[in-house]
Amino acid sequence: MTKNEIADVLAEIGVLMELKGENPFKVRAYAAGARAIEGLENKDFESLVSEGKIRSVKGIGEALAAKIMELQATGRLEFLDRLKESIEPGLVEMLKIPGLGPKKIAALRKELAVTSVAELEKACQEGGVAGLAGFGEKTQEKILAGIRNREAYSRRHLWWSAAQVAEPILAGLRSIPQVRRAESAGSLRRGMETVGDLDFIVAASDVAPVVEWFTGLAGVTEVTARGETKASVRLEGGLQADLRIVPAEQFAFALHHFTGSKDHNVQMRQRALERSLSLSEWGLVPASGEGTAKDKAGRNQGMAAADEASIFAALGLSYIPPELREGLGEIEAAEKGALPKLVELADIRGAFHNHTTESDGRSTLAEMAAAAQALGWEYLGIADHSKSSRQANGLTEERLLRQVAEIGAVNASRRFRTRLFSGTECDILPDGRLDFDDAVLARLDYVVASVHSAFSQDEAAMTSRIVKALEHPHVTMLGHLTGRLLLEREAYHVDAARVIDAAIANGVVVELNANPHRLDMDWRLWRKAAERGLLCSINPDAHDAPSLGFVRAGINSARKGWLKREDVLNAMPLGGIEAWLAARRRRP
DNA sequence: GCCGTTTTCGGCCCGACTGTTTTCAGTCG
Repeated sequence: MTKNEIADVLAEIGVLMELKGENPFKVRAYAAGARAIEGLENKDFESLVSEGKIRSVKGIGEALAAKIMELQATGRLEFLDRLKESIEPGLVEMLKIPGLGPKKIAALRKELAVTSVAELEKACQEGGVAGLAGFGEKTQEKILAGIRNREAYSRRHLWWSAAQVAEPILAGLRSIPQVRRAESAGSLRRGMETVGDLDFIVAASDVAPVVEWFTGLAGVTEVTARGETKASVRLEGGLQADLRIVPAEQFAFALHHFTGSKDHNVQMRQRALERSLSLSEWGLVPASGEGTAKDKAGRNQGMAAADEASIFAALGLSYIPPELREGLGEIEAAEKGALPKLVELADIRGAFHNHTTESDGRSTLAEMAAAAQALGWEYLGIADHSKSSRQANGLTEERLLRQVAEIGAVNASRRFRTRLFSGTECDILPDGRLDFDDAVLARLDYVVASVHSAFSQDEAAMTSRIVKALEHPHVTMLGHLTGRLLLEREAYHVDAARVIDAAIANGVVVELNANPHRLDMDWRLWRKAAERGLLCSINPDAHDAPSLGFVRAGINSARKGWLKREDVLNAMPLGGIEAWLAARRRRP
């Protein structure tokens, strides 16, 4: 069993034990154990297990170690099998309904013999739930609504669409006179590829008008909480938005806390404790309450922090950008002052992999060039589909060569300040050959090679197919490594490590496809790959002029992957790119 | 169930909000 599969099993045990009403600390120990091994490198995990040293991992004790060993050796766990037998699977499903936790589910099971969502729905409709001790009419209604909207409520949302919703709300909050500061937090601020809900942190002199404005927003379908310091609303489409209002002196702490991630916060709090301090959304205070001044609310008087940088500094850390706060080594790096200077949107000088009306784009060559110029880009690469992508109106050799001539003419005309490059998004055929022959490819400035067919090949076939393409002398970069469509389509099976090795060995760039539906290659793979010398191209894969702006989503992922400006091909100025492409084409 | 150089037992983050209560349990983040 792999590391992640074993982590999933431990997490599942935690959930099942919670449903059984086990000691919550025991429950947490399983969840923490799962996270602890998820955070290990694959090969470190394997060697620790095989050497019987997995207990040396913080959070793994005797009981978890034994279970991990059993899973690793046999692929099964008797303990889990027995646990599963003792709990109806419907109860696990019920946990996803807002307002239902282990205690309430246990009561429903005990009093009404409800063991599935369907039975629960029926019990609510018959009014049986409202009569239970601790339940009432409102709870019953809320459960019914939760069941009805289960899918919409549990759905995650693309970062891009969540950002579209969040930005006007943030601007609106900032325009309220009583609001001194406002930021969005959560996974949106961390630039995660998908977002579960929106979080807004506000410092305000008066709470009421802010809550009033927020709960009255257009698009609010339901107000799920409204209090002195927070409010929650459900927006059209099921996205939930939480607002928290704090005094100005707590703003930085609240912002840090609600930006997360959970793992990052856990590590930060541990670090605080090692310094006899206690970090929370409220502040940074001495860990032992004795002899310390109290504030009005009776809490220990802590340090003031004008911004998040001061909080990090108080714990001996340099500022950690939100995108890095995933608990993946950023704190250790910040301690050593070894955090990278992350690439920024302003570093981008152009982009490769863009389509026009010549294949399946909706903007003409001239419109794309004008849009790139408006962005201040020094260059724009055009890479329309190749002939095998018939569904995308892929270009034949003749049409491609005509486009090369057209691009040459546009450049010669100096109509745009943005220099255009001729490329292709060339299909990697199922056997690893390219869709154009060498004579045609040689006429281009660059070649993006991508898989668009035979997605169901097994991992070995897919991997050698891609590796073969990377070994082709005319290939400049690899398009969307896995073909995934976030929240829509699974990745095809490919051995990313082998592909990365091959790209490095052949001096091929790998694309970070910045289309918000893709963000592929995944940010989790970039840090190591770039350390080993892999160069990244942040490609919007734009099919119309406005979509050049997708690079912003790509920058999020690049930053999450610890990439610096030097790691990104299209952060190079035009002169550098011309020289780089020329050198690339001269190689043997 | 995990952890530990003030501890091998007794902690483990905790405050806000809701809905049900009539002083609080459960859920959520």
